[in-house]
Parts: sequence; C-alpha cells; structure tokens
Amino acid sequence: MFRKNKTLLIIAGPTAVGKTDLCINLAKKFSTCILSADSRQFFKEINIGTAKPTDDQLAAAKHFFVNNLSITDDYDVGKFEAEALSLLDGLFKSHSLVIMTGGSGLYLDAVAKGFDAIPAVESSVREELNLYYQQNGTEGLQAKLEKLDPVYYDKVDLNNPQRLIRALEVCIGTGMPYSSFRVKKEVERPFDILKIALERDREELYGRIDERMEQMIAAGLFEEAELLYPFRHYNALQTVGYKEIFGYLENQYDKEEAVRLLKRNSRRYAKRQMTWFRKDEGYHWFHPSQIQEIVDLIETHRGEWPNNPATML
RNA sequence: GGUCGAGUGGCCGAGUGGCUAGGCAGAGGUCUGCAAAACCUUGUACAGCGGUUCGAAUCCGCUCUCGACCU
Repeated sequence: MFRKNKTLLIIAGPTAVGKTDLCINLAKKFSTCILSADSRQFFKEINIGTAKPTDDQLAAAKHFFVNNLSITDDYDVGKFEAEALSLLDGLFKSHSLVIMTGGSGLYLDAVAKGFDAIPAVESSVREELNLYYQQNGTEGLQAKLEKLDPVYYDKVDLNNPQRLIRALEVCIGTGMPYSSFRVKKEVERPFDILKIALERDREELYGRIDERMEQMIAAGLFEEAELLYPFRHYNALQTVGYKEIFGYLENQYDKEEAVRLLKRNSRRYAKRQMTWFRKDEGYHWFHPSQIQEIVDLIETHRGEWPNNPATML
C-alpha cells in the first residue's frame, strides 16, 4: 500500500453529535490543524448559538474559518471553496493530513467535489429579483424562468423561490441559461480525501441537542441575540438559535415557546443534515466514541502502520 | 350500588348520518453561490361488540375505561 502524503480528512455529522471534541483529539494525534466548514461559525459576532469551539479548544488545535468573517460580509459557498482550496494548497506543504469538519453539507461538498464555474453576478440582480418576487410571487419567478431557461425549469423545484432566484440571477447576469453552466462534473482534487461521518442514535442525539440548548441559554444566548437584534436581517442571522429569539423579542410568543422552538428547530436541522450525509455513499460511519476505529481507518487508508501495534490501544 | 358526563391517529382538537377538519410532535426526502437557508412528501384515527340504515365517528343497546356527583 502506498503512502498517501496529502490527505484531507473530512469529519461530517449533524449538530451536537460531537465533531469538535473528536477533531481536536485527531488534530493532536496527527499534529495537524482543523478547517471548519460550518456556515455560521465563520461569523465573529455570533458565538453562543453556533456552538463554536471554546477558546481552550481553539488553542488546542489551529482552526481556520472560525471567526474569520463579520455578519455584514457577503459570503457564499463559491468563495469558501476557493479560499479553502488555496489554504489547503499551503497547508499540504507542511502537513500530510488536514482535517476539515463541519455540518454544512454543501460547503463540505464544494471542497470535496467541486463546483461548476459560474461567473459571479452583481448583487443588484438578486436584489431586483427579490423585489420582483415580493410583487409577483413564485408564479412570477416561474414565468420568467420558463422563458429564460426552459431546461432548468423542467428540473427545478418550482415551489422553491430561492432556487428560482438563483437560476434567474445567473441567466440575467450572464445572458446565458443557468443550465448551461450546470455540468456537475466532479473534479479531481490534488489531494486524497477520506470521508467520515459521525452518528448517534436519534434519541441520544436529540437528548444532546436539548441539553446543549439549555447550556447555551444558561451561557447567555438570549442576551446575545438581543444585542444582535438590530442586525437580524443579515443573512448570517437567518439561523437556528437566533431567529427563534428574535420572534420572542418581537412578542410573537413567550420565552417558553422560544425555547421549545429553539430545540425543535435544532433537531430538525440535525435531521436534514443526516439526510444530506446519508445519500453520499462516500462516508464511513462511526459513533464519536469509536476514536480508535477512526484512527485505525485513517492509518490504514494512508498505508501507515503503527510501529508497535501493542501500543495502539 | 345509583345518576350524569366523557372516550377521535403519539399529543391537542373539530366534527351530531354520506363530503380529506386542523394544529402540534414525529418520519422520509430535495439540494451546485442566502444552505443552521429554502422547499417537498407523509397517518381511512374515531374504546369494544352488536343493532338500525343504501350508508355511522355521528342514532340505539350492551360491555369496558376515566371523571364528577349521590347513597
């Protein structure tokens, strides 16, 4: 077995499954760093509700893409893909193994599988489309798309305004049908990729989610959300953990209901994440406690065997 | 022992003879630049038995369970 000297280890998994602890252990064991692929931990202003690594954890292993953006920044997966690739390029000069972890399936896939190259479109196009949507509804968007890109029109979820708007902004911004860019070809990365996904029993996971939400609340989640209230319209704050509290601050419901929604929406989020990871057959599944099995898999995968198998456990 | 009331899917809850109530929770899924987002799908449930009827969750009887009151 040949030794793979540039391996990107992906650790995926639903929220609260235990990715952070496991990754820090692995980072220490393999003397490497962690690249976060979490679409909310980027933002330095939102802390408690995103379950970011603690200061101690951040100190225990070098992290990238945590607290690197402000909620007022415009950001998207495309940018993340480019930045992550260029960062990895540098990291692989000094590390043979780098860990990427996170719960954002799309972000993980962007790095692992690649995205079609679609020209950037000015944000004003989207703003106009959002306005058009407000005035003409989903039907209006559908009608536009049917004219501009009948091929994609047949494929999209016609009820999903976000999908419709994205396709339209590309059509309008580039003058070419969105479908003409969607070749969906998986790219070959200049490094090897090993994909691991973490799972726990549904009840166990939900129990952890509820418990962690209580901890977040005790740590001041409501207070943090209140401070961020003026920024609630930023995309970064359209997120589980904050939007439920904004509703409470607007007196749409009481605090008890806000807590219920916080927990419920976190559970649902976890469910969606699992749906995403499940359909990807490239993942090796483990319970977070199976660290030894995970280490074994990594070492086997890289063709590296421990000098003395007796010390492994 | 008697009188009265109630018994609807995991929970709440409408429905008084024929038309999928609904909500909550849950489950499954979609996904290429807002993704912790957005969107889709999803339960013949009427306590049991028998009867009336072309047709019953809805009417009648009995049984069971729960509750209230009475003795």
